[in-house]
Amino acid sequence: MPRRAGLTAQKVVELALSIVDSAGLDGLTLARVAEAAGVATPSLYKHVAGLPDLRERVARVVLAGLTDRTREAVIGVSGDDAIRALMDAYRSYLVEFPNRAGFLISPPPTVDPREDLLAVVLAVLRGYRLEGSEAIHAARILRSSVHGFASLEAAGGFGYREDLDESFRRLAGVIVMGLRERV
Amino acid sequence: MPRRAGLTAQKVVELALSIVDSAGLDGLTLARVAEAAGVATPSLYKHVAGLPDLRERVARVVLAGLTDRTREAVIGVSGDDAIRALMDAYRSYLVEFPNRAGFLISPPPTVDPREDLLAVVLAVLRGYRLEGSEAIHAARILRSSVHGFASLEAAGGFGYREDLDESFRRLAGVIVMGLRERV
DNA sequence: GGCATTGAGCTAACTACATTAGCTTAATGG
DNA sequence: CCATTAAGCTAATGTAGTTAGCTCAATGCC
Repeated sequence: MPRRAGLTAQKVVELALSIVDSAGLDGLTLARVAEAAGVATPSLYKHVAGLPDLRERVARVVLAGLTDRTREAVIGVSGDDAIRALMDAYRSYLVEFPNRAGFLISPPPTVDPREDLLAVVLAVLRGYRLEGSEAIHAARILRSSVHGFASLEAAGGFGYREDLDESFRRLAGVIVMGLRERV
Repeated sequence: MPRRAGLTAQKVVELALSIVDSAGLDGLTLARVAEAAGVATPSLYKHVAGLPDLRERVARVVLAGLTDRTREAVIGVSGDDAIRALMDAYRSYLVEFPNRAGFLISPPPTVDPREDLLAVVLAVLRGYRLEGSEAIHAARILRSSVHGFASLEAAGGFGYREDLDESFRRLAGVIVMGLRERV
């Protein structure tokens, strides 16, 4: 085993993320990250400031990943289809990485990385001629509903797994109609 | 200080709940509950099986409280007003007790206490002539959207506090319309 | 090439917490 | 009045986060 493991903050965060995916939110401990990195626990402090800091870094990566996926999903799509694409992207991210849901509702960190996701949503809403405060309300409606569905699904919060796709399709339909009709 | 503190499982859970309300989800520790009860930590094991058990008990109380409030909110109300009342009740519970939000998406315990809340929702939906699988989809739409909004709000997930009432009013409007129009 | 500086990693030690084992004793009921 | 039960205790163990301070490998400068 080499004296220098060549760790970086980024590698630590990547390891943390894979631990979250396999062991859940509560499974993320510095001890486990250190073990995965082949390093003693206190050594991690050379790269991150502690567990809260690591959590915040992981949260940023998660949010960035979701934002990227969402951004790509709406390329070349507009109107109702863009709304559906947005919602599908958000949900599918949490279906793929259910343990990451907890990082999407964290207390506001120093600099808010949610702005980027909001920007994508607002861009789509502009296709509905929704702007300014109207667009903010619409974005909240959109985010609330899709976040609610996806995080309940990720946590196993729905009784039955059956027909979840159909439920989600209907939810998207309701939202699309609501936004179109300017409720 | 009397030799017997006269603790019961119920009192332990009540103390735990008030700690959650004041110190947050992560602030709930056996050590803190014991201190509040005027008892040594291991003594709690005479009443609850451990921290996971205590959490589950707290989750049940939270869900029961929400269910009660929701049930009362829809007494003597029907149709669109009932939907709005339902949504308002859910949200206002989390506005009042934001730290309890985390207990509303827990992995399914042994016996599922969410059935009661679902029953209330389904009763309201019957006022829309929504039954069977249609009602299940509608209930999920309702719960997803209100839970998403309320838990994002509770976690400070929205950038600005201003206009949250208006945003929620619009969300309710969208959902009511969607359910009415059978999307 | 030698040497000073830097910083990555280490061990040791401390804290907080959950949990288990086993003791003590107050309350209760026959 | 005594036997039983159970509520509370102390002691001890294990895990985790964190801090302090040491060591030495890598780097760059002379």
